[in-house]
Parts: sequence; structure tokens; C-alpha cells
Amino acid sequence: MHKLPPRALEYLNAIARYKTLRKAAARLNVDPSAVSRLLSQLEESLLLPVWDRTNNRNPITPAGEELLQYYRKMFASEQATLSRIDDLLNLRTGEVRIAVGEGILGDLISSSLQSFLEKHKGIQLSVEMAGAQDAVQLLQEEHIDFALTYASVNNPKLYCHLETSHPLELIVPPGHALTKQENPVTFHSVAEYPFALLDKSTGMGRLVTLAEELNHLKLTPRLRTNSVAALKNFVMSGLGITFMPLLTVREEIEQGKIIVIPMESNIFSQAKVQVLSIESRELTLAAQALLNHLSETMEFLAHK
Amino acid sequence: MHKLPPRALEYLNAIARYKTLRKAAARLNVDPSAVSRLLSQLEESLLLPVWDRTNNRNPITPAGEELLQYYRKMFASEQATLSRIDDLLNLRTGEVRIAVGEGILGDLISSSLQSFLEKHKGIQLSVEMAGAQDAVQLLQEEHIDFALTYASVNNPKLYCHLETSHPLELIVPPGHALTKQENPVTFHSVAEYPFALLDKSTGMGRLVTLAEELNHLKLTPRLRTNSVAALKNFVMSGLGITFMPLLTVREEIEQGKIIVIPMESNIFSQAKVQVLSIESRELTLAAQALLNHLSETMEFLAHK
DNA sequence: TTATGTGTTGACTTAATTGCAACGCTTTGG
DNA sequence: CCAAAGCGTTGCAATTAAGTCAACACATAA
Repeated sequence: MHKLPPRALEYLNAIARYKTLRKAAARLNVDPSAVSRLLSQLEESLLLPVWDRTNNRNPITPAGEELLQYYRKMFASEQATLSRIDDLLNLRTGEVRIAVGEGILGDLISSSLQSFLEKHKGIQLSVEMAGAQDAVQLLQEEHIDFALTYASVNNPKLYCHLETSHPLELIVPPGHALTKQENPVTFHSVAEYPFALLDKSTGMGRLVTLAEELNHLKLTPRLRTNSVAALKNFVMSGLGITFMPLLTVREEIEQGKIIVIPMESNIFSQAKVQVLSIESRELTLAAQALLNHLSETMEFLAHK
Repeated sequence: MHKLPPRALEYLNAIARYKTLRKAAARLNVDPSAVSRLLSQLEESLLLPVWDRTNNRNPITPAGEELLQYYRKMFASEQATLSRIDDLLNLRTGEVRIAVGEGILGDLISSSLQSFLEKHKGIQLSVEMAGAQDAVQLLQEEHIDFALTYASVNNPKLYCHLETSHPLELIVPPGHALTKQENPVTFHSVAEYPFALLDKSTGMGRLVTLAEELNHLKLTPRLRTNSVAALKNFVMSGLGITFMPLLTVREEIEQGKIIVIPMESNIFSQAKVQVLSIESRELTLAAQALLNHLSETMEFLAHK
């Protein structure tokens, strides 16, 4: 099976429109000979005439009609494809899939995501809530474009687009005994109060475990959960204290429902929010646009 | 708007299949550099990358996916088109439209038409019954491929593919007085009996009119119709006599229902069955095939 | 480390398209 | 009736596109 030269079909189409070879050639700004020859060799390859040189009213043969039907469909489809690619280029369409690690509350980024969706009406957005290592998994399996994580492990396969420091803080309810303490609270003194911890599966959980080991101390929490919201409620209801980054409880602090107490541990100050993607895998245009948008509109992602 | 080079899409498709440029090039039996260059210039024209050189598992970018979707649809459509054209070439499909002039009974050619339809299962056939000049009109307006006419006028615009002589004969019922006459019947003696004539719109009708003028005689028929069948019934029921070509009454003669009487007039011997089409307009393959089939299977069209 | 794989680049060759001028033909209009 | 304008086609030269070959830079695996 051979190939249909598109140029020849274009010529045939022009002949169908302008009825005669010379007029068609004139419209296409080519020499009539080019048209004549290309169509002749097309007919030779098909073993069939595609147009009737002696009929100026309806010069297209049945075989030619088949070709034209194909050509016109193809042409329309090509234009549509180019238009879609142009949309892609101008972010009028596209798809971004991200994961946000537990520890970064949906509320925090949802307003930014919403303004992004409004800015780029045609872009589909998919946000997956996941643990830190789940996010890495999703990245490597290419289910997502990038991940927003908190306190995740370093991974050489991953590229960090930007990171901001967000230390893990000690969070207590108003009126808690530790609020009266003058000198900075030590890790040991925390153990004397009922407290809650995040699962070890999360980045925050692992950070706490690390601190335990460094302080040769085994904490036994009243509550262990993988839900940041549950953790917040635990503290706000006065049941006890916990560790959380400031960014997750900013609102509650302003409302006085929660109080942050400085700690002397500098282990927790390693904690960072990171935007990660697969090393050496270029971001989609749409993904890059979302990333830019997030870093512009989210204070907690602003470079420090 | 520019044009998508098909070769580049073919290359992109091969890369999608074989994951790497070199393997794709190997499968297509081209040098890798050709693939590299063509794809690079495609990307340059689109202002977007179409494949990811660093990802051997899924090298196609979103823009590339759009292109491939288009390419595959186009490819399938091209194959289908070529297949349809091949069908045209091999008469597995097509359309033939003919007109048969009154005077050639449908029964006469219907068996031949039927065997043609059986031979070429995919061909659509359209048969129009028409008067001789109606057929010419249909030809010139290109509604039909060719016309089968009887005793039609000569027309320089028409090409006669084949013609066979079929004189207009005197047709009488068995036992008619003229059957007893020994010397050849003259045109004048016909007028003494009740007779029927075809409409002047038909070729046969005009032939009779011509004979009237040459013999300075005005015939007043008992019946004037444009239906050959009505004419036959008129004679068979013994109501009178008429003029018809042998080919339309062959069956009735064999059954003894109708008798042919020789006439001395040689005007009627001009009458011919003709296959006509527009001069210089080549017949469709399918039309040519039908014409061949008719001339092979119809005795009355056999060359004499 | 070597060895094998990737994509890319430069110089050259080859094939396909096109432009130009001319020819033979039919149709049109004085 | 002939001249003029239109048609499609062909030979030859020029341009452009696509291809090969060899070499390079880089990454990965043994």
C-alpha cells in the first residue's frame, strides 16, 4: 500500500473548486505544470483517473470524489488539532495532577487553586491528598505532575522546585500549664502532659520519631492519627498538646483557640514545605503555570 | 496556519510505539538523524515539544498526543479511502445510471441487468424509462452514464458506442386480412385497416411521421399511446395492426399471438438500437462494464 | 574503567517539487 | 474566417526537502 501525497490532494481540491487546472494553480500560486504533473502521477499510482480534463463543470471522477472526501476530513481534523495544540500552548486547555501531602491542609491551598481554575478556564485540575511517601510513589509512577509535601525525606530522584522552612511547633490549648513556663520548653517536659501525634507514615510523624531518638525518649501519645484535623480538634478541645507547623493552625491562633509555645529543639526547624517533581522530567506547561501561580499567591510558599 | 508534515507524524508514531528514537528509526529503515531533525523542526514550528527525550517509558508530550490522535485517525481514513478506490477499480463498488428509451421493453434487458447485478454485487444500478429525446436531455445534464435508445435522432454531441439495425415491422394479429396478401404490403394499404401508433414523442412515432410525409399520407390511428405494452395488447386482442420492431415482440411471435408481415418500405429499415453517451466524456469503469455485459448477453445488441 | 545505549550535529548526496518557456489543442469573438 | 485567449501537457533547469554517513556528547550498565 502506498501513500497519498497531500499536495496532490490539495491540487485536486482546488480543481474541484475552481473547475480548471490553470485557475486552481493560479489560486495556489503555483505553476500549472506542477499541478498537472502531480495529479498525473497520482493517477498513475492509483491506476485510475481522478479528474476529467474535458469537463469544466464537474471535473472530479468518482475516485477523485473519494480522495476529496478524505482530504477535506483530514484538513478539518488537522486544523482542529493545530487549534488544540495552540490551546495547549496558551493554557486554554490542559490537565494538571498534583498531590499534597498530609500536613498541608486543603483549605490552605484551595483558595489559590480556585483562583488558578478561574484564571485558566479550560484546565482540568486533580488534587490528591497523600502521605509524604505516597506522593513520591505517585510521582515515580507518573500519576501526578508535582507534589506539595511537608517534611518529606530527601530523594535523589526528585527535583525540588522550591522549598520554604516551616518548623514544627508545639501547639497547646489556651490556658495550658506550659503557657506559663518562662524558659523555652524542652522536649522532655512535653512528655509530662497528655499529647497526640501524627502517624509515623507522615513526614511530621517521622520528624517526631527522630526527635525521640535524639532525646533518648519514648513518647506514648494519647492519640495517634493521620488526620491533621483530628489533631487540631484534640488540642482545641483541651485534651492535650501536639506538634504542628504554624501554617496549619494560623487561623486558630488568630482566633485564640490555639497557642504556640517556643521550643528549644532545633530538630523540628528542619521541617520544610517542598514542591517536588521527578528529576529531569520537565514540567508540563500547565503544571508549570500552576506552580508559578501557587508560589505567587501562597504566602507560605514565598521564598525566604 | 502551517502544514503538518506527515513524515514527522509517522516518526512520532514510531517513537510512541518503540519508545526510543533510534529503535523507531531502525523499524522505519531510516537514519536516526532524519527522525531527529524532522521532529525538531516540527517542534520548532509548533513552539512546543512533542516528545520527551529523557523518558523512555512514555516519551510523548500532551501536544504529541494530540498529533498522534490526528495521525492515527488520518492513517486509518487513508487506508479506507484507498480500499474504496480499489473497490472502484475492481468494480466491487460503483454506480451506473442509464436510460432506456421506450421501444426497448424493460423485460428485454432486465434479465441481462439482473445477471450484471449478480456479477458485481456492490454496484448500484439505476434505470430510467424515457423517451428518445428525454434520454438525450438526461445525458446532457449528466444524470445518466449512457442511454439505450431506439430510432433516436442523430446528435453530434453524442457518441454512439454501438448500434444494431432493428427495422420497424408491420405487426398484425393472427388471421388478419394482410396475412393473406402475396406481394409486399405497401404503406398505403395499411391505412385501410384500423391501427395504433406510438406517440410522436418516441423515436418510433417520429419514424412513422416521416413515412407519412414521404408517402403524402395522413394516418389517423384508432389508438395513440406512448406505451409499447398497450400497443402489443391492441394487436393481440385483434383490434388492429401497428408498427413495431421485431425485438419487442419476439416472444409473442414464437407463441403465435402476433404475426410479422414484410413491407416494401425501406424508411423503417433505418431504425436502429443505439447505445449513446456524451461525446468525449469517458464512461465510468462501472458503466463500461455494464455496456460490455449488455453487448455480450443481449442478442439484439450483438454486432451485425 | 570499558562498552553500549541514548539523541544530536555537520557535510554531502539523492530524490522530489517547482518554475519557466514552449507546444498542441479547443473555444470565443470579432 | 482568422486571431485571440483559454485549456492541459511536456522538456529542461533550478530549487528545496529528505536522506545517508560519520562523528560527537552524554548517560547507563557491566
